[in-house]
Amino acid sequence: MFDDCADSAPRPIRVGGKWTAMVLRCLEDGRPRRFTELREPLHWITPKVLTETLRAMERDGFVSRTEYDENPPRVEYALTDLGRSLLGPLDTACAWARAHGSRITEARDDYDTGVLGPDAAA
Amino acid sequence: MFDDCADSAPRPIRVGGKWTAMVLRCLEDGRPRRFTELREPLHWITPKVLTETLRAMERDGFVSRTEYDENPPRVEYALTDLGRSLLGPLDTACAWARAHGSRITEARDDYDTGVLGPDAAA
DNA sequence: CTGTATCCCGAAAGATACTG
DNA sequence: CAGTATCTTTCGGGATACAG
Repeated sequence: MFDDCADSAPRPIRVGGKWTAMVLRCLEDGRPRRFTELREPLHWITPKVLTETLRAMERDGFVSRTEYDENPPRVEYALTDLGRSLLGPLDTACAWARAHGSRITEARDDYDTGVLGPDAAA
Repeated sequence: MFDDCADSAPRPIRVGGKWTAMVLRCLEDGRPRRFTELREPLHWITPKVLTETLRAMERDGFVSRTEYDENPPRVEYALTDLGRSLLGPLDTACAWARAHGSRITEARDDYDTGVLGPDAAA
């Protein structure tokens, strides 16, 4: 998700994987979600990957995992305060993307046609 | 670096690799840098990786590459306006990290000792 | 329902050596 | 100086199948 402390420090520390930000979004309204409930908005991410994502977020203190001793089993995930505190930076990044994201696509198109040549007769 | 548009959209788009944010930091003062000049603050990143990083950033329109026809060769990299516009979100992320980053470490320690058990006699 | 257990793949990153 | 060329390793991510 983010690179932390990208000061001119020697080594970057990355926090969050491919799906972390979207899990944040899924939980931002405060309502706890069940495992399966999370899969749907995440484009039916495979259980293995969702488990990995949630475990990592739990380990980092971003989400809480509450297991209810019922049958069938029920487990609910929710954002912690720390997790919620990530929504600010996330919004900032999304705002940037909305404002300038299209320029990346344009820049790529320019670069690619420039490299291949406008008349790339491959 | 960032996941863009992490709305509850189906698929995340990632922009920037492991070193992107730090290259941004190296160039943020506006002074153009040469290839070798960038390697030092980046912990002597290998030329291959630096080339890949800079090429990707150039393609995305974040840095400009200026080649001077001299001998020995001289090439300078600098931030574009688009690249500079990333500094805002980056600062936000770094501010978050300074404010809450230590809580991640603590959460991890808690989680790990909790999982292994305080008396993990492996 | 909530996960594990395997297997697999491609991209990213790094080590090393060489070139214009 | 500013890269390129290989080779190797790592690892995140995903498909599929199975378990408590």
